[in-house]
Amino acid sequence: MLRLSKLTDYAVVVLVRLDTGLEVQTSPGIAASIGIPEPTVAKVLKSLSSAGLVTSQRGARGGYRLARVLEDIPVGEVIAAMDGPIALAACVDGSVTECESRSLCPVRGRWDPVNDAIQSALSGISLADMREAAIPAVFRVPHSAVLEPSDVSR
Amino acid sequence: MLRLSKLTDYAVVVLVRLDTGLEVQTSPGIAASIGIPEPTVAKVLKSLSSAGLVTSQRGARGGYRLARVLEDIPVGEVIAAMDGPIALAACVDGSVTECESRSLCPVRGRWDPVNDAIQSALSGISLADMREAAIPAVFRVPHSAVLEPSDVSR
DNA sequence: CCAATCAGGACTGCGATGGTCCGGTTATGA
DNA sequence: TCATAACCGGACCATCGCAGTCCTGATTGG
Ligand code: FES
Ligand code: FES
Repeated sequence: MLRLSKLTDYAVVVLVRLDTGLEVQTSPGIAASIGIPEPTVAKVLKSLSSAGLVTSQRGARGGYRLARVLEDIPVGEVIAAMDGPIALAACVDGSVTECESRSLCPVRGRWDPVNDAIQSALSGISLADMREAAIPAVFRVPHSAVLEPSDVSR
Repeated sequence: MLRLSKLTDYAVVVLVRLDTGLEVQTSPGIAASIGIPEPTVAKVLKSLSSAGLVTSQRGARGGYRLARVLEDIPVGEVIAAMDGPIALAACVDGSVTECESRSLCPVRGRWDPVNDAIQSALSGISLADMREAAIPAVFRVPHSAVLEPSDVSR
């Protein structure tokens, strides 16, 4: 299903929500504003913080703030922060899974090109793009048609 | 981790292995040649068969055969056959997950562009590409040096 | 000193995945 | 005709990762 984890979905929501003019926002505040349980939001924010996507301010009147503007955060980086490095198959890089029959295996570790393709696809879309997309289409200027509608089908 | 299921990995191995001049190959035979337990290979082949990627011949001297040449099988199709349709987030298309706070959610169902990007990246790589990469460099005529031998190692 | 907030774990329940197995059906060929 | 080889379509169970919660510190502001 190529499904990414729910936490990653939350992370995008949280990051987009953080993009306001406010100085810092607290974890309970964000949780309330997007309707996700507070402990879960806190967990997401902690992960994002250690990944360097948000900066934190401890103590009373503390909170979180975006480390960069949304335009500079590719969605692939968010996924990597939440789900770990993107590695489709077991035999890509330093994964410890031995793949016992490596000598017989006709594809060996050759998911790499696929991996790279996804990687670059994910690097080309920023969180700002996802935020923009959420705005009803009438409000958007069609600045760039990056994707062909033709092969979007199937 | 964006990890795809192990069964999908096997599927690619099996499909590439099916690409020989032989008429049909049996499930036990394939299992033996790639060193994966037979029942598992059988399961994979059944899925591939119902997805129309391989054709089957029942009865004694039966077996499986590729429905198309490897060049015409994009890797995305294999993934879809094994793991179901590619849908990154919960709120993409007709998934039943309600996403209760949809009115508040700042990204709404907007994983769609990301989804499409991955989709098209996965459609651009065929199984033939993966097979080529797997053959040891010495055996390949350098008709096209698509891959550096350096990173074949690992 | 006290309150608010983040940090970093441990912990648990659930669901999907992987792997196996079994009874049934179809085709070959002796 | 009959035995055999292979696929078909399930059911079945163990395991593992994920989602979600909670608890104990550390840090800052009032
Ligand atoms: S699946 Fe790991 S080496 Fe082939
Ligand atoms: S996460 Fe589903 S609508 Fe926002």
